[in-house]
Amino acid sequence: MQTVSTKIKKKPDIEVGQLVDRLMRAIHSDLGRKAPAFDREKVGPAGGMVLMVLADNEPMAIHELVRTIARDKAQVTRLLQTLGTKGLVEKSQSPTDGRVCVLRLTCKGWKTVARLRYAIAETISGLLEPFNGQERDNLKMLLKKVFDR
Amino acid sequence: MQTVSTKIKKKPDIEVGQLVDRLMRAIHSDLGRKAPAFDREKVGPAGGMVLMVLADNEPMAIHELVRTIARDKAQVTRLLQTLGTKGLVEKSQSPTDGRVCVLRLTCKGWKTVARLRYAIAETISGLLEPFNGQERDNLKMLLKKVFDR
DNA sequence: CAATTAAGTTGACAATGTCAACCAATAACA
DNA sequence: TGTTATTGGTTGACATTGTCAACTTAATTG
Repeated sequence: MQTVSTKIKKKPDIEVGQLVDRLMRAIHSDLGRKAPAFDREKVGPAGGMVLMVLADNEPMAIHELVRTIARDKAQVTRLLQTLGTKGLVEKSQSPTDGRVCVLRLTCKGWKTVARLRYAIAETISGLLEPFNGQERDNLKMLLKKVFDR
Repeated sequence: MQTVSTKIKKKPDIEVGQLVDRLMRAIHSDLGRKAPAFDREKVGPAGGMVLMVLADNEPMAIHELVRTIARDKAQVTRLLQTLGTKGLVEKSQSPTDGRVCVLRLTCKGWKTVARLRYAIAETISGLLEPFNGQERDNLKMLLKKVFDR
């Protein structure tokens, strides 16, 4: 077992990467299959991501949203337009900075988020079928650790 | 601790769903950010998914691929065309069934997969930064359990 | 040997994503 | 302060990707 002298950067663990990748693909495909059933508002994958990010970070300015989801701002503008006309998201001007738009989910938006979350939870539950309660808790604990910082 | 009488269907765990969702979004966004750096063959997200699925299941017929990634078969046909002309995937006819095309990664295809895997592993390593070795192993064990069945 | 069904391709079109130009509001700074 | 740069957001033109239906060929059914 040799280790690199200077620990500038850990070498990434390919195996865990592959495992997570497989998990993500499985979730992605399963959601794709049942999207017609749960995506009642027809927000699509990108719109769904916007809603989920807003649900986590609301209220949020457009440029923040753009940075966190790493998409073109033009696309985000238009996504927000359609989400707006569907009555899922509200834009308002920032009181402190005349340029920025502050985004908020509407009540209907929250309902949609709830539906999306349920769908996601369902497919994940399906995948975690072989887990017992202890393992499930374990996973939850680990995942929580990823985010509280 | 109450349990539901008839165990027809467990109710999905929304919380674990949200956690996995956040993880997936984080990975997705990070990969999007650095895609220009690692996607040398310009396969895009969908092409990447095809390559990764093939890497896991090769050799594979087109219709199997279509089913596992849950995309339109027309789109898959065209994805395979471009992956083919880039020299990443090879099609050959099945000896037993004259209709089906059997897919295989070329050597170049495998190299591309390796690059993609490395990129994914990198971003995941970044996210799992707060984990110690024990926790990392733990996660790996859990993920493995999802897939061996 | 018809009649179906399944695998894959093609064409026409809709939806998404991308790039550059643009306007308005703030920040920087002489 | 007045001028210039920068930032936030929108728009237009265009490229890429995704979707639906029609179609060809090969297998299956009966």
